[in-house]
Amino acid sequence: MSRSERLLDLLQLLRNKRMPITGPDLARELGISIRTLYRDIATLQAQGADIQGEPGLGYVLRPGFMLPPLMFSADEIEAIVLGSRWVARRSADERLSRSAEQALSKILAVLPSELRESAEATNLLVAQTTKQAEDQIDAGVIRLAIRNERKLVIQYRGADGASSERTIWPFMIGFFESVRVVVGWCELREDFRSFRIDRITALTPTEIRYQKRRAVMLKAWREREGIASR
Amino acid sequence: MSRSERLLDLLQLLRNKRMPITGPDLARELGISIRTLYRDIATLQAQGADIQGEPGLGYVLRPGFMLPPLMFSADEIEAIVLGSRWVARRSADERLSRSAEQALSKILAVLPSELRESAEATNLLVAQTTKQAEDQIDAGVIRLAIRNERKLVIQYRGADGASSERTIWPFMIGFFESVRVVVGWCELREDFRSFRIDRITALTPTEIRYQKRRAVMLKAWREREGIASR
DNA sequence: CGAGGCACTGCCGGAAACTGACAGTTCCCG
DNA sequence: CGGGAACTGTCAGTTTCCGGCAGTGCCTCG
Repeated sequence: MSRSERLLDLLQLLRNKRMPITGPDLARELGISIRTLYRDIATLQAQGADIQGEPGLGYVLRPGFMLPPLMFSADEIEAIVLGSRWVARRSADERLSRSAEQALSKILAVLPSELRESAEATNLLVAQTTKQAEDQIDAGVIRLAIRNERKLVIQYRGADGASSERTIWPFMIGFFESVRVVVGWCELREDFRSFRIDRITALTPTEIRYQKRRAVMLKAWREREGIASR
Repeated sequence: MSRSERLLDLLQLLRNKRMPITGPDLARELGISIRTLYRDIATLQAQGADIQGEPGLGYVLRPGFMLPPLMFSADEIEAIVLGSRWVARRSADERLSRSAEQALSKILAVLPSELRESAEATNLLVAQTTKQAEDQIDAGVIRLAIRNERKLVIQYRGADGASSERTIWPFMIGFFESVRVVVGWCELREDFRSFRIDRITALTPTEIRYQKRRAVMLKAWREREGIASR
C-alpha cells in the first residue's frame, strides 16, 4: 500500500471515531509502527487536517473532511461556483451562508487565474430576498438536530394564526418555492409534516435521539410523497 | 520539491498551453528527466487527468482542472452539495445542469457514508419550474462566447414584442428573480444592456474577439450599477 | 521514401525517502 | 507518583524514486 493511500485510511479511521483514539491503537489498525504513525499525522497536519492530540487521551479529528484530488471540467467548476454563490446569497441560514462563502474562497484560491475569471463571469443577480420572511429562530439548530438525529420541540404558528407546540423528528430541510421548510415526523399528528421555518416561533433542542434512522425516514417519506430520490 | 507538488506544476504547465507541448520541453521546465516525466504523466492519467500525447506533436490536456486535496467542514460540504443540487434542478441550461449533476456525483462518491447521509438530508424541494419560460436558444453557446471573449449576434424580442438584431459583447450570465439574463455591451445602444435569455430568439456566435478584457468590462459595469463585487 | 523527432516501455544502478527500533522528554490521568 | 501517551532525535535497513540506456512504433518533414 502506498503512503498516500495509507494517509487517507488514517483520516477515515479518525473520522469514524467520536472518542479520542490512541496512537498505538491507530498504528496497530494500520499495520505500521508508532513512529511512522506520528510522522503520518504530522504530514496530514501539514496538509491542513485539523488533528489534535493530547497526552493521556488520544487523537481527535475536528469535524471536517479532506477531499482527495478531484478532476472537474470547466463546466463542473462553474456549476459548483454558481451553486455556492446562490447558497451564500440566498440562504437565510447565516451559518450555511457563511460556510458557502468559505467553501467558495477555498475553491477560488486554488483555481488558475484563467478559470477564476471564467467563474466570476457567471455571477448571480439574485434579488436580495427582501420579501423573504425573516426567520425568528436559528435554522442552524435544526440542521444540528438533523445531523445528530435528535428530537426537537417547536412552537408553530399555522396558516390560521393559531399556535401549537409540537415534538418532531426532523430529517430534512428543503426549499419550496422560496420558503424554507423542515420536514419531520410529527408526534402530535403521528404522521409526516412540513413546517415553514419562518413560522416557527420558538425552538428547543433536546438530547433525545429519535428511534428511526434518518435515512429510513427519508426513504419512507419520499415513497409516500412520490418524490424521486434526486 | 515533493512529487505531489511537481505533479500539480505539471498540470499547471499543460493547462497554460493551447498548443501541444513536447515531453522534452516539459521535462526541461520542470527540471526532471524525460523518463520521470513519462512516469509523472502516467500517474496523472491514472488519477483521471485527460492528457493525450501524440508522437511527433506533443501533449495536450483536454479542458478540465484538477482540484488539489482540500479540507472542508461539514457545513461547507453541505453548502456545496445544496448549491449543486439547486443548479442541477433549477438551471434551464441543459449543459450546466448536467455538469452540476456530474460534479455532485463525483463529490458524493468520495464522501464518507456519514457525511453523505448528512448531505442528502439537506435536500431540495425546488418547484419543478414549470412556469419558467422555455429558452429557445442554447445558453451554452453564450457561456462559451463569454469564456472566449467573443462577440455575439442575437435576435431579441423586447417587452413590446418588437424584434431587433444586436451585436453584443457578453461578459456575464446572471439570475434575476428566476429569469436568466446575459449582460453585455450592446453595440447598437453603445451601452451596457441586460437581455433576458428566454427572449432571445436566435443566436449566432462569431469568431470576432471583442476589444476589452472581460474582467475590465465586468468591473466597469459593476461600478456603474453599484453592485458589490460579491 | 528515408531521417529524425517523439511517445512509450522495460531494465538497472545509484540516490533519496521512508520505515522501524530505540532512547529520551514532557504532559496528563488515576 | 507511576503509567500511559504525545512528541522528538538518531540511526541502520528497506523501499521507492529517479536518471540513463536501449529498443519499438508512430508521425512529420525534407
